[in-house]
Amino acid sequence: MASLPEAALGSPPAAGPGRRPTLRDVAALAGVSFKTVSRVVNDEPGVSLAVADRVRAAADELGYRPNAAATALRRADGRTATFGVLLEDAGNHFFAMLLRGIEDVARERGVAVFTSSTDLDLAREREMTAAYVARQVDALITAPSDSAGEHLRRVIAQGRRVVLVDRTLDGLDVPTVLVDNVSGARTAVEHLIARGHRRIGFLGRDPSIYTSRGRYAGYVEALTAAGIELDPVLVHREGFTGSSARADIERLLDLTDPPTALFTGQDVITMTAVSVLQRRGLSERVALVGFDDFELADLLQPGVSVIAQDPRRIGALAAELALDPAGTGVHLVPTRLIPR
Amino acid sequence: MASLPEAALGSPPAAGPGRRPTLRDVAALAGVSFKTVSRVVNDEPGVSLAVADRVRAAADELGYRPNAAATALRRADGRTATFGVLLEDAGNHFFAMLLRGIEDVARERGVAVFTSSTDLDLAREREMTAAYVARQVDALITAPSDSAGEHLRRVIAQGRRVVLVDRTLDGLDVPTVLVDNVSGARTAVEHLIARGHRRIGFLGRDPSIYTSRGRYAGYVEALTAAGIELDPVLVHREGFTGSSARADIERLLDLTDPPTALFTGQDVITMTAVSVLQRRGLSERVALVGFDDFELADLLQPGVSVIAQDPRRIGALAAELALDPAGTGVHLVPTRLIPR
DNA sequence: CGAGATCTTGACAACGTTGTCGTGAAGGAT
DNA sequence: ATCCTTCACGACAACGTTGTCAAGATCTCG
Repeated sequence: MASLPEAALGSPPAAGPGRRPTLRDVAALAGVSFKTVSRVVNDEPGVSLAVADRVRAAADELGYRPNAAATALRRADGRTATFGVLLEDAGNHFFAMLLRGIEDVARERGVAVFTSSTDLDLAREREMTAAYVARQVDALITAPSDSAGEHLRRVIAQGRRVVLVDRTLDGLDVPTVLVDNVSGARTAVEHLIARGHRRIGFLGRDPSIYTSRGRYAGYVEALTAAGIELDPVLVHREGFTGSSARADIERLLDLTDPPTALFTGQDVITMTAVSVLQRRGLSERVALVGFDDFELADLLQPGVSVIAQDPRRIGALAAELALDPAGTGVHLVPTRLIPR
Repeated sequence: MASLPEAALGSPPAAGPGRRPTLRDVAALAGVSFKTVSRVVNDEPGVSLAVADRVRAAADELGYRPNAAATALRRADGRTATFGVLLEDAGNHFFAMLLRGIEDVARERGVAVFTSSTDLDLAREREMTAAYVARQVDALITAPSDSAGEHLRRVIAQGRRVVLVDRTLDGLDVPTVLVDNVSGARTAVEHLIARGHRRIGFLGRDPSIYTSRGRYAGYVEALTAAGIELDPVLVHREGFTGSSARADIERLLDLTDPPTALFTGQDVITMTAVSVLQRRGLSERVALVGFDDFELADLLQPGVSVIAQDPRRIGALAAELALDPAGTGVHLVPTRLIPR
């Protein structure tokens, strides 16, 4: 009983009963040429009903499944029914849901999905891109860093499809799915202004991140529209990739004329801000609106208002664009304010 | 899923100058046979230093990268440097982190990772397993449902490596990484008992889920050890896959002799419980310990004590077992109580 | 200096599939 | 009956790589 797995594990797939059946095996059993089996398997025309049935029966009996490597190698169009997905961090809720959106569509269409996280490391981004190209993915779906343009251009030149999500790059004419960061952020800050706040802090990620720039722009727009002068002291838009976040927030609150409200540009920052405010007993006194919804935001005391995105939808849309050879253009997925 | 489903196909990846260079192209440029290039690329012995340098230069110039499909097709050992990962839900924090743990190790070793979520749907589990086998993954890392035994056995018989995570299956002798659900749950319930609780509710997922059974067993053990009689009225271990959770919790709290404490068997349930308790103003009166840590658990009022797992570690360990041909046995990753 | 041994290189088959073409049989029109 | 078309199927090349083997060049050692 236990000897079967033992034997199968140590040695290569090798011969024996464990060898996967091929077209030829099915052909032999059905008494036809292997090319006829190929036709049946691929639903190509030119096979009589009787023969097709016989072939299908033989294929079922042997449990035949085509060898993807051979198919990929031989196909004229080079298709592999495979996507490569490259995001910042599959452990982060936003990207995890985005990935699920891609998965959902991909599975439905018989496409398998490679995933990897970059943690904003350009070397890793390049490395995984190369790994996916070597595996001939039909499309690379990625949230690129600002420096990804060069290697992505090479990927495109090699005829691979590229779809950008969440972030975009100038001069790269590929289908793209984005969120309107500017208007989302403006809405958030307007919400705070409407509640009487005039000293509003901005806590965002590094400006080298596309989304961070848009969210800052929205913050500035809202202030300007309300005639509030921008106070650079209230703005923190560096770090936040690591763990300096907490200190940065503390510094903001320690000002002689501290903000009465905060706008945070990402869920992780929002949660850090909640933590700091709570620890200082300022939760009720300093208002907070964050970009990205997060679990339990409504259960905190007080609840945290957010600009919610729909990452699953973003992913699904991106996957559809990746599948559709005619897919093109920049698609905006709306955000919505959830006041709490 | 058919071989390469029609839906997945489209127009060819624009031919043009984008053809990827092959061994032959490099060979022509370097003025050697393509086999020599193969040797250089694979660091095989038997190539003079001078020739090897010339070949490497040519390969660099053309940007040569081996075609993974051809390699997979030809290699005697059938290796593809690819894992297939099959989890319940990549959008759930636990599985997302587990996936990251796998990714981390895989990337380091040049292995690409396929991912897919099953949402506990057996058909999907089978379908994706087949898709991965067709793509000749070196290892399938999966959190199997109870019914997965049959198709997993076939995968093993075909010589593919299988590693189980988070859940296990009787009679399947493969490397496995688990958490000690029983002792973790017992610790949680003991914690409540130590605080004087004797009516402790159990809210778990369906017993058809491996982890759910262990956590219930731990609950029972703790009660028994403390001489507390098990009251079946306080136990809910069905549903919770969908959204009946809220109603089930309400029902428990509506009892004439309601529990003074709850033990919840999964993060999603814990969060639902927090929500219900809060809405009823019972947060301070009904104690709560949950299995799985979750973000913000410490920021809630009151904080929620949890049995924390280390999913990233679980994933990393599983990936290492998948890579090591000698890897075997059942590995337990410890849990720890975080009181709040 | 000759005879092995070793080292470097190339020719060629093979992996499992798809694409192209050929062939014999059946069907239709005259 | 004759010719032409269509249909069903098979033979074979090709995809880009690895594995096997053989051949020529070089080295070693007596």
